[in-house]
Parts: sequence; structure tokens; C-alpha cells
Amino acid sequence: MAPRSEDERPTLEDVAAFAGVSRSTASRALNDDAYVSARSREKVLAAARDLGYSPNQAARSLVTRRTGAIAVVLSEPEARLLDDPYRTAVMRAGYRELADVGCQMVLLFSDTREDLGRTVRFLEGGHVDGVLVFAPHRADPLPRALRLLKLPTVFGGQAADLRRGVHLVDFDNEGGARQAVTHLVESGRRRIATIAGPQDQGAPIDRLAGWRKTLVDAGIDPAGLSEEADFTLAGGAKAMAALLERVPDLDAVFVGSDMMAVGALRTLSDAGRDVPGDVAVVSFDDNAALAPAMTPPLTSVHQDPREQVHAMVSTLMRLLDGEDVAPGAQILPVSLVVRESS
Amino acid sequence: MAPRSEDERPTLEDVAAFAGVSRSTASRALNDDAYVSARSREKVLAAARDLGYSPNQAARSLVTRRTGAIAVVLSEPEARLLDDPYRTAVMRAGYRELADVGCQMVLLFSDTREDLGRTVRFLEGGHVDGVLVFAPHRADPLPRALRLLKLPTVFGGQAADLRRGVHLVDFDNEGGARQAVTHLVESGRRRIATIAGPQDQGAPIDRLAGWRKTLVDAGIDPAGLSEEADFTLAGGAKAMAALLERVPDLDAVFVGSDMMAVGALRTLSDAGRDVPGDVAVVSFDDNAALAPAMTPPLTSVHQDPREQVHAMVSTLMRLLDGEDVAPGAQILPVSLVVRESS
DNA sequence: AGAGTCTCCGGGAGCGCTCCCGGTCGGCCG
DNA sequence: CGGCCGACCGGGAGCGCTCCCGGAGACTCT
Repeated sequence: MAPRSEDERPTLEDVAAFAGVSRSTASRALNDDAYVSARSREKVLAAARDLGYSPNQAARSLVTRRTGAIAVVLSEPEARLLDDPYRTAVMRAGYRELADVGCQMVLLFSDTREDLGRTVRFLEGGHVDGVLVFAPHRADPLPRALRLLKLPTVFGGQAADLRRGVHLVDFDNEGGARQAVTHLVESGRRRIATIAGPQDQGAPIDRLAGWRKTLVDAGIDPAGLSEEADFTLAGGAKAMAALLERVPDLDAVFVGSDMMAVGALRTLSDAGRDVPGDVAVVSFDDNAALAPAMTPPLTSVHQDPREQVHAMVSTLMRLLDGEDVAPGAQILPVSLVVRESS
Repeated sequence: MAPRSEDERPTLEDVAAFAGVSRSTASRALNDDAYVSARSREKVLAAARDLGYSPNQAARSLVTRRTGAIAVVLSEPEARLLDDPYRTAVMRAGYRELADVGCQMVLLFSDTREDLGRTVRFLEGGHVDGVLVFAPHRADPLPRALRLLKLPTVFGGQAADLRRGVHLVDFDNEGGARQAVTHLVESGRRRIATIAGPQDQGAPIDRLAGWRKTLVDAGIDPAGLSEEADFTLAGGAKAMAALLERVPDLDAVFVGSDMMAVGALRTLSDAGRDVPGDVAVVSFDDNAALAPAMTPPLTSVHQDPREQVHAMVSTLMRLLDGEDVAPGAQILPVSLVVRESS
């Protein structure tokens, strides 16, 4: 064997030669298999350290058919991602949870049409062992495209319009809305409006439904009491203004996200309405940086992205281990955190 | 050759057999090399399409020694990342710019001590061809650790305390601060305070220096006119309050970031100071979602993350092509965008 | 017509690793 | 003491790809 030049990366063969054992033994020692003598193991480990060896992942995954990497796909228009604190939290949680199980996160953004092709091509290229997907929009073509790939996949939140045969982890959006609105009803509010998120997404649809059903159950007519907004602060502010105009005597509002609630609070304050004196406000998300920091602190439906991602990762790991996990939705409970705004 | 079962992924060999050519020819056709007849090329392409072939990246990169993936490392405490709009913009820009040159972004977060080891291990594992690093903190050990790896690396902003021998793309922080403060001086302000970012980072240090020097050049004593904050909204608000207390007659403030400026505006408004009537406010970043959206809209030093990342990517690509790029800092110009707050 | 050139193609080697298989050596049992 | 079993190790095959090399035709030029 030609003497390897200094700047070439050492291979397993080099380590083995240096340690005076065979390539097989070196491999066994490094992957701590059984049937390696303590003496050999130590020599190999020392050799690896001395040579600064690190295994070539391409070669390894060529034979093991495992890459140790998991893709996290965020399918959402650019603007949304930038200021949606929930998405940021998801990225972070994904990184952490995957690191905990020894996997590397590969983040993919997919919002334009051309992204879809690139995303699919990347995923089928064998770069990753599995996928975690967040594709909240009903009309998103990505989830269907992913079904054709036979990559283990777990969805976070609703998978576009797919219902059966997929693994997904979602929060109890409708139940959360019910809790929120029930709380308002029980504290004596009667004119309970809502600012709903975009109705092209599953979660906001369910939250709106929860609001509506709870009102009906309480004998209140929901007609004219709802306004749709786009999950942004400005959108929330505008929707609140529209509601105040249409329903001047409203005494409570259930807002579909913290960010929109911040906007609603601003509008209410500008309009001289006291919260919670004149109008009670309850929102959804309970984002740690937003809900408790407002004036007044927001009552909000708590959902923890970390918990969601944790459940997704553990399902994915079971899938990767070849377990025959029954597909279906795993619904995580949410709980109302009552603060001063209601 | 045993008949390949349906759910196995087809290999290049399968495609070749299906097309009735050799593996070599199939490879040539797929990678559109020269010296393939149009006829063969077409047959191979059709076969690949019919079989749903996509090349095994592990095998490919084993021989080409290229992975087509670039790591983007964000070395920053968790809390900072969540609400720093600049970082979010950087991730996004990284994804886009890398996609444009046909590379996949692999995001790495690295904030705790144990992350450092994992990050380094991942990078030396040969998963990626190069690295883009954002490690603003002076004491960050990551940049030094990366020097030992012989991976092409480009830094975004200052690389901890490394100065020579690294490739980096930064903005003209000091020059930007000078522009901002000069603007204030020229519009007749004399008591010009500053809210500086964390002084364990290079950029805020340079911005503070720019403020100080400009004042001195204008014959103004900067003593007692500066306050340090942590780049957050709350931090900016608190620092503004401290300044108002200590320097009640201040008539302008240069804030080290948009986010802190939002906090400062809130404090000023609570204190009944009119902006820009009583106090002019100028900030840094010119974040599209923040600066123009405030009341009043903020005058801010404009820096475009996309531009920075673009420069980083192009330097990295040259490095990857084996070009002998001279190391050093590439300083991007910034410009003051004047709005109503000053 | 023979030499040279250019286009196209197939065979084979080899990237660095894992894993299977078979061999050796020592200890222990009947 | 022969046989067996378990611990340990080395050789070899092969993962799916790229790339080098040499060969087969077709064509041109002297």
C-alpha cells in the first residue's frame, strides 16, 4: 500500500494497520461489537485517536442502508415562517429531539412549486432515513407526493387532506377551543366572538368548529360573530376592528393564535375597551414569549411544540426499527392556562 | 442476476439492463456526459423514468467525494435564536442561496458544550462538503475547533476572536453606526445616547465604537450616554428607561438593533416623549417586518442577510472548486434608510 | 490503402465500509 | 485424551456508483 499522504483522511484500513489488526477487527472495535479482546479494542481505539480517524459516512451508509439523518420539512410560504414563533420552536425542538436519538436533522423548506420537485428528489435520493412533515395547508400537494416515496413519514398536525394511512401527531384543536369558550361562557360572557386563523388549514378550521359548537351547546347563536385572519399581528388587529364595528356589544373574543391576539389587544386598547373588564380575551398556542408577556397577560390554550415533536420522533423511530405501527392520528391533549385577560 | 423484488429500489444496473446498455453508458447518459449517442441517452432516460430510478447518493459520494450538502452552523444560545428575526432570515437565505447552486442545506444548532462535540463529529464525518458558520460570540470555542477540520469554511460576521487566515463576510458595522450618528448630529441633535448590543459580540462592539468615535469627532462627550442590552425587546425597553433616568435631557438614541428599538419606542411612549419631536430614534438591521411597521416607522441602518449569505456561498463555491481564494474579511456596505423616527 | 482521429461503448477496478464465513486457539467435559 | 464449544480474528464479498482504459467502427487525410 502506498504511504498515505498527510492530508488524506485515514481509512479504517489505516487504523487497522496502525493498530496491527485486521480491518474487520478494527471495525468491530469501533462499533463495539462483541467478540473483540479488550487488548485489541484498546489498540484500535488508540490508533483511531492518534490518526484522527472518523468513519466515512457515505461508505458506511452504502452498506448499512442507514444515514442517521432525518428530514424535517416545513411546507409553508416564506412570509409565514419568518415570524411564526411556533414554527421556529418546531425547528428547534426537532433538532434537539433528533439529536437525543442520535440523528441529524436536515431542514427542508418547501413553499414554491419548484421546491416541491426539489424536495421530493432530495428525499428519494436516500439522503435521509425518514421524514417529519409539517404541511398544514389543505391544498398542499406535498403530502400526497410523499406517499409515493416509501420513506417512513410522520406528519405534524394535519397532513393536508390526507386522513387514512398516515402517521400523524396533532393537538386537540377542537377540544382546546371548547375549553377556551366554555371558560368564557362559565364566567358569564354571552357575546363571544372569534378571530379564526386561515380556513385553508386544518387546525384553524377545527378551532373555529370548537368555538361554534360550544356556543350552540350554550344556546348562543354564533352568526356574525366570527372573523377570519391570517395568523399575523396585523391581521389580528384588523379582524378585531371589524368585529368591534359589526358587534359593538361583544364581551369576549376567542382568538386563534397568540400572535393575532397581540394585534387584537392593540385594537381593543386603541378603542378604549378594557381587558378583561369590557372584553375578555382568550387565545391559542400559549407561546412562552408572547402570552405571559402581554398586558394583560393572556389566557391561552397551551400546546407544547416540543411535546409534539417528541411524539413524532418516537413514532418515527419505531417505524425505522421495523415495528409495525398502526397508522393513525395521535391527538395530544391541550390545557387552558388562565391569566388576567379573561 | 436474481429478479429484483418490487419494493427494492432500482439500481443503475437495473436501469442499464432495462435500457439494453451497459452500466457505464447508463451512468454517462444520466450525468449527461459527452460521447453518448442520442439514441442510447433517450433509452436510458426512459428506463430511469419507467423504473422510478433515483441514484443512491451514498454510493455516488463515496466515489466522487462530494456530498452536495453544505452545513449552516448557528452557534447561539437557544433563547436568542427563537426571537431573533435576523437569524431566521439567515436560515431562510441559506436555504435559498444553497439551493440555487444545487446544494442541500444541513442546519446545525450549536449552543451547549455538548453540542460542540456533536457538531464537530458530524462535520468531520464527511456528511457535508463545506460549512457556513455564524458564531458571533467572542468566547465561542467553535471557530477554533473548526480550523482543525480541513473543511472549506466561510464565516458570517466575526469568527469569535479569529482574525487571520479565515474567510468571512461581514457588514460594515462601525461604518453603519457612523452613518446613523452622523445623520443625528447633522439634524441638530446633541445629546445622542446609545443602546448597545451585548459587548461579548463583535458586531455590537463595532457599532458602539462607531457611535463613540462619531460623537468625539463632533466634539460631543459620550460619557454616560451608553447602555448595554441583550438584543431583546424587553432589554431595549429597560435600557431606554435607564437612559431616561440618567440623562433626562437626551434628544436622540442610536439603538443597536430593531428589536431593541421596538422596546425603546415603547418606553419612550410610556414616558410621554414624542418621537421624533423630543427624541429621535435610529436603529440597526432594518428588518423588513419591524422597522417600517413601527409607529413611527424607524430610521434604520439597512443590512440584507440574503446579500451576506449570497457572498458567503459564492466564496465557499470557489473554495470547493479548488480555487486558491485568499483568506480575509469581505466587508459589505450598509446604508441608512431614513424614516419618520428621526 | 494504411495510418490517424473521433465517436461511442463495455469491462473492470475501486471508493471505504460492514458482515458473513470459516479458521484457530484455548478450556472444559466425558 | 479426543471432541466440542465458545471466544476471537482475518479474508473476502459486495453495497451502487464513477471513472479509466481499451476496443470497435466510421470517417478523413495523405
